[in-house]
Amino acid sequence: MLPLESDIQTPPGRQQRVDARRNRERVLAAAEEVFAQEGLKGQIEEVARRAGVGVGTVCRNFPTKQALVEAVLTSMYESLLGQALEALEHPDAGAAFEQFFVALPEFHARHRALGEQMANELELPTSAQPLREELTRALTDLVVRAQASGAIRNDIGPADVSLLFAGVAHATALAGEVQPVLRERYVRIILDGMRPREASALPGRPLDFAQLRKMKQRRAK
Amino acid sequence: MLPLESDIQTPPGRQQRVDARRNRERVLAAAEEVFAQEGLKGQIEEVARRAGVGVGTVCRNFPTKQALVEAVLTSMYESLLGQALEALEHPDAGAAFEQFFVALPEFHARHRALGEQMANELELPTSAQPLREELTRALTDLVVRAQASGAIRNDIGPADVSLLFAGVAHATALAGEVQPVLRERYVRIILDGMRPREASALPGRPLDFAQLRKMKQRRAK
DNA sequence: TCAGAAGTGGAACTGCCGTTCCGTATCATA
DNA sequence: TATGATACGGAACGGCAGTTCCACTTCTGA
Repeated sequence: MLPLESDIQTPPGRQQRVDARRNRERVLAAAEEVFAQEGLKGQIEEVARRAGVGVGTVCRNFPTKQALVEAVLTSMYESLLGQALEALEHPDAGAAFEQFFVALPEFHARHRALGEQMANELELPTSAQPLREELTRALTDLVVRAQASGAIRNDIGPADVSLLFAGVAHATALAGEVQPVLRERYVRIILDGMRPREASALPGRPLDFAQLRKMKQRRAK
Repeated sequence: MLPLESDIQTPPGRQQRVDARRNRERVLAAAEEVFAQEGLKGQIEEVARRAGVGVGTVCRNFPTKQALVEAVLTSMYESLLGQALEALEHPDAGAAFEQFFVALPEFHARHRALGEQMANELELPTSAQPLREELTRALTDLVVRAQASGAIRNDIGPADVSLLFAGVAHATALAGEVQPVLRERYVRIILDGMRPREASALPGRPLDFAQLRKMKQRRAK
């Protein structure tokens, strides 16, 4: 989380009041919970209720709903980045790959709003931009290393992998709240499909994150 | 399509006017277009505009937005069922399987609203229920036959297959409007993962449509 | 302890969008 | 062609949810 700066303009030369900061934290936590459960249609009033504050307090800290969503997304990106960096510590590139990409759909599933946001918006909040870049670098590393070690086939790119596992999250979400068994079934199947062996030829070229971004921008027209 | 009965109560002993019926068709077509592009957030007024009628006409034929959505979904189910039955004609069970399940994500992608509806609603419109059952029977046939012929592994069920390819549709939707190449890449990868060979063991049991339905109902609590 | 700055709650406001309503236009029947 | 039933368009309505506002409370620093 990046709670050091609030969206409300604090006059210079004075600290934000401690109760105010505590409330901000509560709102952020409540919002994460609500958006995870309800997706982006989760309501401000519900966030306020769960945080134990009034809607006014929510809206002072996050002047618009979009701002609130962005704050939540940023904190989610941070935790995902943490998992990626942790996986990169693993000496075995293939195992590192599996470790992270088994966790990825669970992450998506826990934060349904993330997927929706990615699907609907052209670009992410500027505040999350550096984070996001660090994350794509980490994912690219994971994939490239796994390929170098022969754990997965060479004709897929980092963004291919990322999209496929996002798809798994979506698929299991269709079946109901949280379905860890299904998720793992599908992750296994896809991992099997990613092994080198006598894999069938793929059309197109491996997709990296730069290309993926271009596609999304083109879509925005 | 099932245009024979309108939602508006036609007094007995009299035919619906032909212009009225034509308008109803136009509305349905426009709605299919709009919901495909915009998802369920597509607006009634836009549907009316594209159909070249007033909002009043839309709302007389489909008294509520939900009714309109259901009508569109029903017609989509029909066309999907048509494709499944066509694939079943194919003498080679493995090829039949591929033919249909390559087409499935494209179908999902063309009708984004379908996925959203499936994700959000507990159950489908009652009018679509028989259709839906016929469809699940056809899909089950395709999968069982493909397994019997050795084309795909035995530890997956028809609903597993269905969910996985819905996931592909979602994944490619994340990349932008329509991405046929990506879709095919991912379908190929998953098909590779479904082949028997030395596949890794899957947790859980093959999922059929009856179980899937139970899961969804449990989710509704 | 006290003054004033900072923050709070929630009622009121606002805009969006589905739905209703009714004066008018179109079609079917004789 | 005449007549009335049927259908039409689109303005007006109503409810929902995000945002604003301000009288009131809480905190901070002296």
